[in-house]
Amino acid sequence: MVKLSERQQMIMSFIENFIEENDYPPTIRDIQNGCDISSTSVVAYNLDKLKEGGQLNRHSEVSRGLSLASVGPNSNKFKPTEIDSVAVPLLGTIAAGSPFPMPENDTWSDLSGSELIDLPQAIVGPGDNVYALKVRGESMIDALISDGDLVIMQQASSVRNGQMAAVRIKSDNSTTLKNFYSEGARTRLEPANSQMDAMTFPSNDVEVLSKVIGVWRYLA
Amino acid sequence: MVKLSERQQMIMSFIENFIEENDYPPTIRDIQNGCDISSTSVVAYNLDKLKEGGQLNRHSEVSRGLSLASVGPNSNKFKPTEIDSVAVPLLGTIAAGSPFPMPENDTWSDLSGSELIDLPQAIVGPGDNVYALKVRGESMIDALISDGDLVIMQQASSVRNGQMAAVRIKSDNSTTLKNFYSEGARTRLEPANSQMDAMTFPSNDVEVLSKVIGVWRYLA
DNA sequence: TTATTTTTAGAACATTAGTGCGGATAAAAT
DNA sequence: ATTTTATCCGCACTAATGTTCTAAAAATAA
Repeated sequence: MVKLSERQQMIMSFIENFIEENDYPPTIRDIQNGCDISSTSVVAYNLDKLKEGGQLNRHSEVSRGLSLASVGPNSNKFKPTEIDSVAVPLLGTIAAGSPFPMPENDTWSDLSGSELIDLPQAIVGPGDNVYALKVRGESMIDALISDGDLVIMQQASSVRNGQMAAVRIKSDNSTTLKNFYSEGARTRLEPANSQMDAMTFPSNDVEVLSKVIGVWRYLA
Repeated sequence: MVKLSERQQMIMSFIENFIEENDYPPTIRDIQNGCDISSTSVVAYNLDKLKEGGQLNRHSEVSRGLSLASVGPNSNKFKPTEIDSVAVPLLGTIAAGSPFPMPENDTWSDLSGSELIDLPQAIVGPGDNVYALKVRGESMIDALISDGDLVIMQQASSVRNGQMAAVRIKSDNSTTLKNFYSEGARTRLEPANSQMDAMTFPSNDVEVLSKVIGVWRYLA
């Protein structure tokens, strides 16, 4: 592929962002201003180059007749297919200090109030007693979970060693997400971020509420 | 929902076809001719109605500033157990020090070798130039990404400020995932984990490879 | 029917927006 | 250094394209 000049890269970026923001492509003059170019003809010149290079589709005499060439000679549009999914209830948010939202046994029958999230069945599994929580704040950062993340959980009263789970420390009535290791009389709770220290508690002081199936972080 | 007049229906389908064929929306006069309407003002009139009704997005004073309102009451017509999904190619792994796997332009045409992952379209979006990478090792831990995570990326040569992106530092030929902030001549790269320090580089030393759409961590 | 609202017409108008051209600059090749 | 080639500038030109205004026709309501 031909190397793009700095200006051409800037133009490409500008176009991408512009479309993202406005839902329609920019005019030559939009690009001119957005990229601090002194003449429309320079923009036109570079657009032609970009078209030749195949980065861009351009239709002459058509205003805003630009479109990004879906990279590659043959556009790469994956055809949407349908897959099985599981509707998972979003039961609430978790934040530092706040009580941990947990579905009661009889709550499962009435989830009408809560928002549902569709997740691929391949990811969620059978989907029994699965629910989602949205993380508010950075209190889970030592579990590599940050603000806005969606945590997918499955109700369980015990988990394998090494599994991440929502656990309650009875003695101080706090709840966190930690990796769980049973060591007989004591239970070790380890942050997912292994650079941080683990803590151990008497096993009967630790209650497993749910295991963490997955974490989804949506950034776009 | 308001019932559409015959003319409005014709306009809607004309717009749909036009976009399909030309890759860009029609002008008012295109619609006028295509639907045998005697005046541009009639088209404008009906476009406004369609906008009010929510069938259409329209941006005034913008040529070809039309777009179909894809979201609406009829976007929910799938049964709860089936959703649209997009098959995203898993192009490889990222690990500390290893070269960053990037789809070449001509690679998109031959993805037969790579594994495909189904993700909900609601999450991935249109799905153009989207791919996934599996993280090997803990080198991305300051981006809150750990071993085994699946990073969903979209090829892009620029990103908004604050967006997480795969960027290459040209001077030392390294690639990392960082939050991107353009500050004019310099570019600041900030770890997602705000407890860690940011670094700044000359803007022309930083190249955006892809933006990070999402992170999926599967733990079960 | 009459009154009222909606829709259509026509045409001029006002921007918006792509193009072309002579010449200045800068980068590369000879 | 000199020629060649690739870019950039400014500006004018014009085609492309959305808007508006008035009036008439059509559809609806009273």
